[in-house]
Amino acid sequence: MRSSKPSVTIYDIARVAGVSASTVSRALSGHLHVAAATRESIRSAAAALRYRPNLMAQDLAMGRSQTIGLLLPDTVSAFWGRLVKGIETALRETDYSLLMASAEGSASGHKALELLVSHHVDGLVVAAGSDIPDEELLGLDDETPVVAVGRSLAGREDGLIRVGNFEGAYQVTQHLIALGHTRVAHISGPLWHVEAKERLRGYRRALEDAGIPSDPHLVVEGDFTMRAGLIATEHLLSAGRDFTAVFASSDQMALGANLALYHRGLEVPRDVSLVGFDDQPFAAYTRPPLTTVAQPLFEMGQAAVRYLIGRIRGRAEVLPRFTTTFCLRESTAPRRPASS
Amino acid sequence: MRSSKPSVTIYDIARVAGVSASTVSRALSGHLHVAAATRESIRSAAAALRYRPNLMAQDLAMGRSQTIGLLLPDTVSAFWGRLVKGIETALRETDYSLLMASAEGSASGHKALELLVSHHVDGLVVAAGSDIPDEELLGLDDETPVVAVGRSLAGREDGLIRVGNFEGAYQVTQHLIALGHTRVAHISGPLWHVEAKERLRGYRRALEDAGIPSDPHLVVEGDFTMRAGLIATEHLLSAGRDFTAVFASSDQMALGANLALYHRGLEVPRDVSLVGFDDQPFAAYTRPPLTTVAQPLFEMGQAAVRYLIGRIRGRAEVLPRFTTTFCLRESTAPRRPASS
DNA sequence: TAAGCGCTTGCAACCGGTTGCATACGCTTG
DNA sequence: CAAGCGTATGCAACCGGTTGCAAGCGCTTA
Repeated sequence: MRSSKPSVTIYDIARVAGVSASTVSRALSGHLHVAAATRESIRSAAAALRYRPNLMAQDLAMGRSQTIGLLLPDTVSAFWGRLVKGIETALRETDYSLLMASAEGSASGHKALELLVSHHVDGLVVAAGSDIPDEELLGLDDETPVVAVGRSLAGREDGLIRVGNFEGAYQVTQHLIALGHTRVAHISGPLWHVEAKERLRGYRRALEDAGIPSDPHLVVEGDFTMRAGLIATEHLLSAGRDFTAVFASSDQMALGANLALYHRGLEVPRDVSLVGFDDQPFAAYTRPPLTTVAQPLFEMGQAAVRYLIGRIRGRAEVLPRFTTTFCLRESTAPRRPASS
Repeated sequence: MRSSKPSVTIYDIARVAGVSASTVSRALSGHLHVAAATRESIRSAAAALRYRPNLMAQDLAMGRSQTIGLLLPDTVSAFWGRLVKGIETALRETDYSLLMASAEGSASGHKALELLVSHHVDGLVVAAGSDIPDEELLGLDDETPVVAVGRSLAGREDGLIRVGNFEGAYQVTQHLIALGHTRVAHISGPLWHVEAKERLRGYRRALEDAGIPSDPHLVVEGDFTMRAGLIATEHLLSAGRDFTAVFASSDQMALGANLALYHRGLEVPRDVSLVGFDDQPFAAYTRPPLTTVAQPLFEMGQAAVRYLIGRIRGRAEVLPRFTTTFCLRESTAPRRPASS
């Protein structure tokens, strides 16, 4: 409301310290060849005036923004929290900062991407963003390094963060089989989703390797949401499918499944064993605590940043392949002798 | 890796269209007094060259950034999701974009705030950010409008988004009382937190108004996390406190409480009634679905944006006062005749 | 037919920094 | 004592836009 621009510039500092603006710039940015005395008087003048560099001007002059962008698929859903945290943690050690945009908030991913690009981010992390074709991202990559997580990036696989979705799903299915379950239902993620497909593949392979014929009726497609888990399970139940265990492709869907079972009077794990995927924070606090597969989202976020910073500095980086870890909790139990 | 700057400028367009850069600028920004024919040829040249305005340059020239900042307390915890969504939705109708920073990611809120300020955000939403003193935010407010949610902002209460925490807590406690519960435990949020204090006050007042003496042993301080809910409840149980209902000051804590009760063999709501606060997405999917109090986070986010945009345009805005709504689900039941 | 007007357009300054080049200075060295 | 060198600083151009001012143009009007 008041005067809208008291902002202090290097020229103000220059005047106070009795030097030129370029000297101020050099002194502040730590350049060589500035006399210690001058530097000190500039520093103190800057402090006295509460100077804050104008990042816009800096970016414009230097050509790049000291910012990395993060494109999220939906509005900051709980799922991505740990990834973001990893990114922020890694970024804290650099002098880059984070600009986030979410695809859902912007009609479609395109507008969000546009925003990030217009802000001249020096690097970009794309989490899912399924409606943005690979080529669009690849076109970008000539100028700006990109790393993708949870999506494809054909032709630039080195910028792809991968997790052992197949192995995780295989392992958790195997666990259920080892407990004696032979009728294992699977609620998958959307099948256009690469990771959902991998998990389904892991599930199928585990059954196959154990010599258990897989029943297509036991696989229902969901979309990772709690609601989808609920509906899929209700569907399985009301269709009279015979199963003693459920493997949901996300913890959210497992939560929905749990509720459907509860409403049907079925106890987990007494009557039905239940496993999820992701190990979201709440998984340890459901009733009963959920056996699931953890993705190292935090480390993935860190790795994404390291990769980008490396590429920005012109190095050729290679991303590690991440592995999942099995989290045994209380939602699985041996199959009951007489399954109803 | 390749040539790092193919970026197209208005000068490139000017050359192609055979006009000067200033005309390009005017044509593109929709200014008056540009001949229709000229405008068209500029538009098509811009499209052909895949021109994207350099926001840095624009911001610098125009003095402000067309960006509003959002300061989040911790890393994108699930809680703030709906607020962010509301903000993004409201923003979508404007030509502002969103810059998010989280306090946790940046050692302390100060660095995050600094980032936002340096980016010259035109407006700022501060969610919590407890370690930043009111004055620091107020000092800013001379230049940049600020709106706070879930924290104090002494001396500038008009920029504060308030919810009826007291009323919500009162109502939910009253509900438990109406079901016959007289021994109602409360797991509060951290007591330096304004909203946590309000909820505690609502709880106390409801008991008082019903003529039920409040027992200080039944109030345990938590910090809104699931873990805190678990620990607080275990503490109540092992201390042998006599209670038939629990009011947790957040859904997360209610989840923790639910688990503690489960491990103790207590059924919700048969043995103990349980209510939460916030109505987070998962609340409808817990076992049993959680009775709670919903905060209109989405609307709050929208209102925050409208307020800021108004203030940016120089209008004096006034924020509505938000009310909570009671969500009755399955975690509460009448007190059993013979409470153990 | 000349003055006057409004619409288009270009010139140039500016936003707040960075940086190559040139200058001025003080010192060492032959 | 002059040439030579390195260090400290200033000048001015530049990053990519925006915008006030003035000039050029075609047209109307007296």
